[in-house]
Amino acid sequence: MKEATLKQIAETLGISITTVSKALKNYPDVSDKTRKAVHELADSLQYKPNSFAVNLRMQESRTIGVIIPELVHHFFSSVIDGIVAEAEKHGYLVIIQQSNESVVMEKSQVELLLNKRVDGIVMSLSNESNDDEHLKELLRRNVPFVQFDKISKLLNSSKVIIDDQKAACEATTHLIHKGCKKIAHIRGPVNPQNAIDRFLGYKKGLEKHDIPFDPSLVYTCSRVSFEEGKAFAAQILKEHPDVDGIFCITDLVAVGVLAYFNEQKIPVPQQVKVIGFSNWFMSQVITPSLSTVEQPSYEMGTAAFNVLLEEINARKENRVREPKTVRLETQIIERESTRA
Amino acid sequence: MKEATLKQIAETLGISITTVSKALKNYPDVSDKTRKAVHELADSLQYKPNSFAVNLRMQESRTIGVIIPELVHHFFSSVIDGIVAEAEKHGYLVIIQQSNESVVMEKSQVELLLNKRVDGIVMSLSNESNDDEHLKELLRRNVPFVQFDKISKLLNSSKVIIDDQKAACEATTHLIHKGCKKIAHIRGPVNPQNAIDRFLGYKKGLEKHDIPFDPSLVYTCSRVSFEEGKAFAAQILKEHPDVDGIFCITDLVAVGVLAYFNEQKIPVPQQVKVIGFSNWFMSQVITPSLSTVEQPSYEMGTAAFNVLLEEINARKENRVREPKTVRLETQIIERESTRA
DNA sequence: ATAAAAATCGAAAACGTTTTCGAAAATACC
DNA sequence: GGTATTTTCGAAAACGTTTTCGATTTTTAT
Repeated sequence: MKEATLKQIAETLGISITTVSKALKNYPDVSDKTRKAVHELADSLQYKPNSFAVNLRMQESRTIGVIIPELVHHFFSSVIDGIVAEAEKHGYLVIIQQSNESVVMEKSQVELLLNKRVDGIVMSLSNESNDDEHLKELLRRNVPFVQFDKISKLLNSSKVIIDDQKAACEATTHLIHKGCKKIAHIRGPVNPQNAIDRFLGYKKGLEKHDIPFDPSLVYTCSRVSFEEGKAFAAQILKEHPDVDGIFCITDLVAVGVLAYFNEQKIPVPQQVKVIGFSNWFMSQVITPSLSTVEQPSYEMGTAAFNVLLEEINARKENRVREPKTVRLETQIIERESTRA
Repeated sequence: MKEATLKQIAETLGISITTVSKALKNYPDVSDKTRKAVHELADSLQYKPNSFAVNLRMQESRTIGVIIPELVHHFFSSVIDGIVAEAEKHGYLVIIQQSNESVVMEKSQVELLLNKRVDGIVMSLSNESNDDEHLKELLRRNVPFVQFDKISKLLNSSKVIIDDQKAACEATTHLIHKGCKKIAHIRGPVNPQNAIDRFLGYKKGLEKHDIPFDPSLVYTCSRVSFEEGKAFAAQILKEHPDVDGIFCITDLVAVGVLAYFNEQKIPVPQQVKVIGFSNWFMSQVITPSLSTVEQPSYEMGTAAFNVLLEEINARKENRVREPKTVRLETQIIERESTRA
C-alpha cells in the first residue's frame, strides 16, 4: 500500500490537484463544501504531504545540522538536549554529527550537511581546529551558522558563548579567597579558544591578588581526560608539594585529580582545594563533592537554536543580518572540595 | 550566488541535462571528452546534487530517525554515538528525538519522523509506554524499525537487546558469592520490560541459591534518579537494618545509594555491598568505585543501525524479511563496592 | 434583465534530479 | 558503397508539491 498523494485525492474527488492542495491549506478561494470533502478524504487516507516534494518546492528542509566534538559528554549532550527541544518547538528536526575532535571529520561533516541542504548549522569546534577554511566557506555561501562553546574567535559568525576568561578568573579568585596561596592550573589543549581564555582568566585572577604567575604551575592536557587528571595530580604533587589549590579546565579532569588524592589519602580540601569547570552531573555525587563553574549548557543549546533561527529567517526574507553574539552568565558553585 | 544545477552546466556546455547527469555518474554511454568537460565545469562550479530533488526522485532520504527517552544519559548517549558512527560509514544521517519518558511525545515524534519520511526508525521506549498503537502503525506501514534496550516484547519488530534477566541473575549471584545473605533490590518502574526482567533475574538469582524471596525487600523507582537512590538507601536501612547487599536497576541509583552510605558513614562494602547496572562512566571514578554490569552500549548502537540497514535494503528490494533479534553479551565488573 | 463584483476552480510552471527509450552519429564490416 | 553495429546523445516522463494567474461560475447590484 502506497502513501496517499494529492493526485489520488484529486482523482477520486473529480477535482484538480490545485484545489486539493488549497483545500488542505485552507486557502480562501475554495468552497466550504469541497474543502470539507477534501479534508475528510485526506484524513481517511491518512494523507501526509510528501516532505521530499515540499522540500524541493520550498527550498527548505526544516532540518538543521549540529556538529560537536563528542557526544558522550555531559556538557555537549546537555547542549544538544537544549537544541533539540527548542528546535522541536519551532518544527525543526536536528541531525547530529560528531567530529571526534578531528578537523578532517569536521570538514567532511560540514560538507555532508551542506549537501543535505540543511537549513542551518550549529557547531562547536574540535580541538584540532586551526584550519578555518570550511567555516569561512559557510559564511561565503551565506549558510545560517552559529558557533558555540569552542569557537573560532576570528570568524565573523554568530556565537553563543560564556565569558571563559571572566569565569576562570572568578574560579581562581574563589580559591584565593578560600586561602590558597599556590595555585596550579591544569589547562586544556593549546588550540581551543576556551582553553586559552580560561588560562588567561587564571593568570588574571592571580595578578589581581598579587600572586606571581609561575609558568611551571601550568599543566597542559592533550586529551582532557580523567586519566590525565590523575597523572597531573601526581606530577603536581611531586614537582610542587606545597601546591594548595588546583583549577582544572573541566570537571572530568578535576575528578581525576580528586581520585588520585583519594588514593594517596591527600586530604581535600584541607591540604589542597580543587575547582573544576562546567558542573558535570558527576561532580555533585563524588566524595568530596567538587566545586565548579556552572555553565548553562541547556540554555546554550536553546540560545544557539534561536540565533540560528533568526539567521534562517533573515536569509529566507533576503535580509542582511549582522552576526550576533550571545554571552551567557556563569556562576561559581561551592562544594566540599573548596570549603575553608 | 545560487547553487549550481544540472541545467546550468548543460546550458553553458551546450548539451542536455541528461548527458550531464550521466557524465557525472560515469554512465558508460557518454564519451570521454564530454565526461571530462562536465566534470571539470561541475568541479569549478562546486556542483552538488540537490538532495531535495534526489530524495524526491529516489524516494529515499538516507536519513534515519532515533527516538530515545533521554539524551543526557550515559547509556543513551553512548548508544547514539554508536548509531551515528555506523550510520556515517554507510552514508546515512541521523535525526535525534527525545521523548522525555512521555508516550505522548513519543507518538508525536514518530509521526514527525514519518512525515519527514526518514528511511527507518530506531527507538527505545519511554517508561510510560503501555500504549503500542503508534508502534504497530510502523509495522503496518512497513517502516523499517528496530527497538533497543527498552522494548515492547510483544511487538514483532527487530530488536537489539541484552538478556536483562540473565544479567540481573548474575549480578545477584555475584552478591551472594561475595557473602551477602539479605539482598534488597531497587527496581525500575513497573512498565519497562527491562525493569521487569531485571527484577525477575534478581528473584531467580535468589531462588537458585535458596534464599527466600521477600517482596518487602523490593523498592520501586518512579524516576530512576540519584535522589531516589539516596532516599531508598535510607528507607532500606530503616526497614531492614540487616540488609547486606543491594542490587540497583542502574548505576545512577546505585551512586545515590553510595552517596547516602557515605554521608551516614556506613562502610561499603564491609556492611553493605552494592552493585549497579550499565557501567556508567561515573561508576569507576566514585569512592568506593561501583561494581556493575557492563552493557555494551556503543555496540548496541552499531548493531541497531546494521539491523535497521538490513530492513531498509530489504524493503527497497521488496523482499519480505523476518524481524531479527540481536542479543548482546553482558559482563559483571567487580569493583570496590562488592569486594569481600 | 444585464452588468459588475465576488467566489470558486484549474492549467501550468517550477523546484532539480534520474532513467528509459529511441534517435542520431560514428565506427565497423563485407 | 552500403549495411550492420556500436557509441553517443537527448526528449520526456516521473517524483509530489506550491502558487500564480487567468477562466469560469455564481452572486449581488442596478
